[in-house]
Amino acid sequence: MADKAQYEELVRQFSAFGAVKRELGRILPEGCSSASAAVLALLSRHGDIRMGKLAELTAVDMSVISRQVAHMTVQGWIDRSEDPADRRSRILRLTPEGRDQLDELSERTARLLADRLGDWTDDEVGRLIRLMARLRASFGGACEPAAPAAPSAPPDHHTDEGSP
Amino acid sequence: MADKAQYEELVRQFSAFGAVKRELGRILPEGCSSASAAVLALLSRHGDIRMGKLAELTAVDMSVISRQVAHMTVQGWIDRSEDPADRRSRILRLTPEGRDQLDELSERTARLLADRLGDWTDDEVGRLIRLMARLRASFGGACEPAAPAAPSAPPDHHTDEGSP
DNA sequence: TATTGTTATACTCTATAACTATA
DNA sequence: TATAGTTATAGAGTATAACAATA
Repeated sequence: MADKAQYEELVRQFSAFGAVKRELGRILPEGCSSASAAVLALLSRHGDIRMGKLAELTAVDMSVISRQVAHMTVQGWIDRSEDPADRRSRILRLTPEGRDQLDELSERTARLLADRLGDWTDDEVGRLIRLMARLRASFGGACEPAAPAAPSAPPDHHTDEGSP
Repeated sequence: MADKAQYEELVRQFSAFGAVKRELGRILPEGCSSASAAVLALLSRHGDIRMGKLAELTAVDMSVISRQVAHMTVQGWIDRSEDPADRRSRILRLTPEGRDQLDELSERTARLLADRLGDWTDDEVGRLIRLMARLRASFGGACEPAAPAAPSAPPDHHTDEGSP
């Protein structure tokens, strides 16, 4: 268990992390915001999912996801079709164009990270990944299914610790 | 050196981290935004500094800091006085009220983190702190005084295992 | 002319609340 | 009535550009 000074330092790092996020945001392709990039990555990883699930994965209100997805649908990156089993719902799926966009995105971010993190070992990068994943989980992360009363059953169980 | 898949996973963690930031933001005292909290902490740590220096420390445009500081000055948390040596500049300093606010802030965040991170060892918290500090440094971090002219030790991969 | 800071404007991300349509 | 999603509105954070005062 950490002490108060350590927690203060941690929060300071959290604040400063915004600069990293902003720098990553600057290399995004035209028309693709940081939020769009996150949605593309999640759709690629989780396959066909509903709005509510996407909201849960991103830990934002569904209204936020709704607007985001609407925008990306107009851009042709997402196919938003009706769920035949429940006509209130929508099934989201990446279009080929969306996948192209994601590929371009991955290319650019990998290039930037390779430049900035060139002197990190892959073990160090892996440690940061695992610690951030655990941080998210500790904060009620929508990654591990807290399974409150989920009728749709405990969804995917992507092992976040897995090394590629 | 990490591979592309690992970088993608890292970026995914970066995106998901927003949820942690938002949850921390929800416990802030009334009238104290996340940005204000960061400025309070920096002023407390770095003493009397100028606008430009604060902009550098936060890695945002000076126009952003200018508005933020103006707001905090109205709230009575910052004393923004002229620099007698250069009348274009302003010297920023925490007021006693600002320090009170920072204390309240630290209290709340420490409480939340103690709750969420209760099962982390202080060594684990320390590792996360160090990795995030290094990440920031790798991204041209404006945290360490950045060695203006005489870098005693370039922002090397200091595996600073030392206690704060 | 260059630097320090301010102001105006626009854009992104987010949450709340009111709404529609299904269940 | 309850749930899935949409829309309207408001607020915070940020960047760019035009501006003022001073160096």
